[in-house]
Amino acid sequence: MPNSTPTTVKKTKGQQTAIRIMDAAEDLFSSHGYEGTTLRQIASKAQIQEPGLYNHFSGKRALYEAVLHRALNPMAEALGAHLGQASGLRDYTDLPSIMTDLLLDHPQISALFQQAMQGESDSLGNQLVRNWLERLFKDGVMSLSGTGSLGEGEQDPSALAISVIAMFNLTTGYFLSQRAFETMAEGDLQSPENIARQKRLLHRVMRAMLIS
Amino acid sequence: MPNSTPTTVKKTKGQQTAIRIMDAAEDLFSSHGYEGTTLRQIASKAQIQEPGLYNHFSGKRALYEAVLHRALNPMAEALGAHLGQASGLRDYTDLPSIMTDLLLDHPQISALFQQAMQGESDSLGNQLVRNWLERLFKDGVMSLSGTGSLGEGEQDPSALAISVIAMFNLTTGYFLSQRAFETMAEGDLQSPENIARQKRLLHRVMRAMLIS
DNA sequence: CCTATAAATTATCAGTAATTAATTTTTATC
DNA sequence: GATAAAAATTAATTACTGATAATTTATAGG
Repeated sequence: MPNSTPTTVKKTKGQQTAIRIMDAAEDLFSSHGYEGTTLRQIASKAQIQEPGLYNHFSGKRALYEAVLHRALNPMAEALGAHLGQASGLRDYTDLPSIMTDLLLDHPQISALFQQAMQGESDSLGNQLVRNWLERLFKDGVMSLSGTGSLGEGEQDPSALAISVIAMFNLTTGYFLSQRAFETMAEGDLQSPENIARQKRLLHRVMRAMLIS
Repeated sequence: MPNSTPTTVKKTKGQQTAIRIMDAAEDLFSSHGYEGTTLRQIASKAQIQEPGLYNHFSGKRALYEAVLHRALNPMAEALGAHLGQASGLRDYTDLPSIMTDLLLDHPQISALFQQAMQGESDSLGNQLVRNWLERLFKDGVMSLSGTGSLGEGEQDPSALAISVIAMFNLTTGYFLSQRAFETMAEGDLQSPENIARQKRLLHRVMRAMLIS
């Protein structure tokens, strides 16, 4: 494993540990929340002793923020890029499907997103998510208003914001609803068939929202 | 204040304290979550000392469960009654609006519901919410399948469950999205104008979902 | 191989949270 | 007004959590 290509940078043992810690933390924060996750749990899952965490992160909060950054930024970029290229109505009705695919690759984002949004309003997690939403919304509105597909009611910022919120709740909420699903039907919400069903529903809903 | 009519039962001082405790707990659990809420906070908000909570509840968990029961049961009953009387398609497309009105009267339910759903799967809170959903779904399917308004795809339990999940995510998610809303527009999601907008959106979406 | 540094472990600390026990005060009922 | 019970307060306990300090071990680079 020689460090011969700049594209394949060999990570030090410490860097590998840091990644393990972040993976463990992401998993635990998403399932137990910030308050319900202890550093001992994270360390155990990362296979080190708890004080070892401080070699890589200055504290619990710093670790949480690193996890959030790592989780949310790739999605923000992917969605931003998609919005940047959007030119027709189809590109917008496809947005929830794109988002669904991204979340399918990384289902923990939904829980992290939700927790950060509902968390303490002065927390960096909350601010992070809000900044992200704001940027995305502005990008989306800028390019969407160029397509003439907004109905009269949707020109109103409040109505538009409510539509965007609905879209987010539909897409992220889907990945948080496995337990609810199990009370009603068999199977896994992340199976290809169910994902296809969700996408069909999203498509229909999105068109109902955009065209008035 | 004599106890002269059986319909106006005078509550003892202790019973009044218990109600104050539950009000405080509901407020704090919904905003901070179970783990992030301490008994000291609850006691302080209820204006007693913390060990006093044990005169009314056997522990933190018992208090949480009492809060959930009190919060969720009235809604379950109201929705169940509405479903019981449902006879036409309109009664179903109106369901999210009914639910919106109920949640508007008691916005903390959304957060409690979400937390309980995402909480530990063996917790009573989680089981409570799941039982509730299961019952509601069964009632809904029974009466909905008598109206002939289900599209072909919707006869499938999974597809139907996904629709129901979407409906729940739209309605409860709305009340959890004030912060998101503030990044995009001015105002309060619970204002009459915004509630009206949400209802219009729900109506459109519901019809898109039910009619294929 | 050597050595400085990074990273790990072990030990410890301070504060907090849920809970129990003891005591005091208040309430409700006769 | 008297009294038993309820409910409140005060005091204390136990376990846990995030974090710090000291020591040991592993790693990385020359």
